[in-house]
Amino acid sequence: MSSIRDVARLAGVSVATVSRALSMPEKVSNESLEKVHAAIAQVGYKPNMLARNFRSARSYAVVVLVPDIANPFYSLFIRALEDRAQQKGYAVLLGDTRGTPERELEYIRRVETRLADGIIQLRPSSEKSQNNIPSDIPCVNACGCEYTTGPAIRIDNRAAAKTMVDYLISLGHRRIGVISGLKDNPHTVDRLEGYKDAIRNAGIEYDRDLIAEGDFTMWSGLNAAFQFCNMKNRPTAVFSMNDEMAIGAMQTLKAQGIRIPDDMSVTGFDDIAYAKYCDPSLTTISQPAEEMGKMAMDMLLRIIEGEPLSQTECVLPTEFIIRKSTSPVKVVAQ
Amino acid sequence: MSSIRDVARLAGVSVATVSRALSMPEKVSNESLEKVHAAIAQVGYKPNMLARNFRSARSYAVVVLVPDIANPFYSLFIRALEDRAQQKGYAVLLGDTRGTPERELEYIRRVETRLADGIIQLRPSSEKSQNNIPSDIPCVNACGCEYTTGPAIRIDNRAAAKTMVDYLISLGHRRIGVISGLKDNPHTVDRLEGYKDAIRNAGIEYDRDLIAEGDFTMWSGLNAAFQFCNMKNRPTAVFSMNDEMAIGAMQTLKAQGIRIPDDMSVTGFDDIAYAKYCDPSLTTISQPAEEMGKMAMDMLLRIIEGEPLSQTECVLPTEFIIRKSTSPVKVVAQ
DNA sequence: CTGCGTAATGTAATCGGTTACAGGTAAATT
DNA sequence: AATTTACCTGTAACCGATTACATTACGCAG
Repeated sequence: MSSIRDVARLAGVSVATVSRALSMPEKVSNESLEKVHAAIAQVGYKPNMLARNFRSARSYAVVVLVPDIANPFYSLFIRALEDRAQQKGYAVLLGDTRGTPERELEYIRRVETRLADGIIQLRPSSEKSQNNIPSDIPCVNACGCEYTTGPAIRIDNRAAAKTMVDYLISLGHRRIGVISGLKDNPHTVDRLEGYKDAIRNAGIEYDRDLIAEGDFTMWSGLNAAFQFCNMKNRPTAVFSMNDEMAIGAMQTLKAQGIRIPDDMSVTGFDDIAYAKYCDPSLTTISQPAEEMGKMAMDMLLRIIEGEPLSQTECVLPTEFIIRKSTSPVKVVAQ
Repeated sequence: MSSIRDVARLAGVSVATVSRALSMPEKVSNESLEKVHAAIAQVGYKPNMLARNFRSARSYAVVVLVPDIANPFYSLFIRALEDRAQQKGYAVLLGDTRGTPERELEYIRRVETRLADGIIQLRPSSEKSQNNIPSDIPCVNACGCEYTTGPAIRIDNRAAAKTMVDYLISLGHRRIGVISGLKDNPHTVDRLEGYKDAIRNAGIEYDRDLIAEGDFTMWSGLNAAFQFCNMKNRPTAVFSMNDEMAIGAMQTLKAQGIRIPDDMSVTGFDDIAYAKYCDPSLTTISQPAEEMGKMAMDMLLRIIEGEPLSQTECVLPTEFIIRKSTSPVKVVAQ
């Protein structure tokens, strides 16, 4: 309730002196400093940041656009983002878009009306799947893909997927099913390329029937797996494009009496906390979410504060983690 | 970049008319309205919400204090909170405290300096485990306990726990282990009371050795379960105070060759998405997180806007969900 | 003693909206 | 015709900080 003027009056100095005492104390005499601090303590003064932000035309907040916060993969990101933002004195405005462009626009408007200084985009985007973010607003894609435009932090999805499928091939698998995300999702596109790279290398023909489309939820993985159960010529391994779908798929497969990994190997992607604790534990690709979040936030704040960027895209390494859900193919079949 | 004065000049009206055209168009003639809208379109005017908020001494943002956003139980809450806030024109400032009071204070300061209008507290609190939030700042506990002070939305943890343990007893279990949260956590206290209520009713003596302390993480559940494996007189059922610890515990038990539910029944609490998909699927208590989040946000906004509260505490019903992790005790023992 | 540099402080403008208050005009009432 | 009323509009104060610029005091060199 008390303003800087109340403090000034009580301390017997001017408002300018109070302001300086707080933001550049070295410019103020010790005598004044003491009087000011005493007055502040006496009236319980708390600076009104709304006024400060208004004056400086900055909100010191950034929007984090996330398709679904309940997705465990995104929560790791968000935690890292929030951590870094907090360190640098910025607040994180949570923008759960639920995958709809309308909500995304709502948050973009927040930046245009000065309620936020920039955007971290967690939805992957490429030229095709446009993000409707005007080019003049600071934005970093923390979860980019091969063809993401603008500043981005990403992993090499294609290479990581290839690594995984190469591994399955090295275990003797030749019929390898895929549980993909939605067809036009850039992650799906990149990872599918990696899959194709691997099988082409191994001289395996691409079979469209081996691709089951999901949407990165556990439920969709559970459903997608049925496609493989009922096949006459069942795949011996399944490459799922994320862990949640893999876990859902394992549920279906086990329920159908298919043993994992003995009858079928299953792999995931992301290495969410759960991948280690499901049964069997999941062979997967670990993304450095912590690191990616920090770098994305650093990059965004640098753009906001007008500092030059050393690089506009950053590709971080992934880790390939072998657990219990994969095994060599059984040679004695049927 | 363009301000309301630019628009006024171009439209040939006063700034007051422009302001009114935007916030109370019914008070402005059609002629003026048209001129104003034309001018707005021409210069691409976007109101500066920082100025508006500054003037109205409101930030239209609320802090959501969450111990750990990566905890799947909290993410459900947050999604509901964000949803409702967005509907009402408020932003959600994410406050991941990582369980530390320092970070909590940091966010409380945000409210004191006007960067947020109120707080949703997800950490349960009671008189004993104080939340250091000054009483003059609007705050609602969205995840309260029996002795939570101040406005709160909660479930009846004690009764829910009793229901669960009653069920285990009805299946013939007499030695029922507990995996609890940290001892002084209010949820732990409430749920332990429920456990005690149930066994007392059934004439079972309370055995301190049957209580293994965890901290609500999967990892802690995994460790706590060892306590039961090595017991001479093993419990036939384990009541875990949340799903994550239950899932961790099942991992340990299965690794030790203990079959679930044949050799030991395991139950959880919360009904996170994963509870349905783990192996075996988990018998648990479902909290209406969606509903609780919405109600908590509504209550907070009502307090912020100075409307009267019909009630200061709201206890919502839980749902008891029986799945595959529980079964009648085997009478032919050893 | 004058002039100049430095340090500390104060005065007042400023940011971009909102809104109290004061006109001004035209229709309705007396 | 005079007065009231309703409606629309404009002027300017205001919110609480920051900060450019002016002012004052003081020490020191010339």
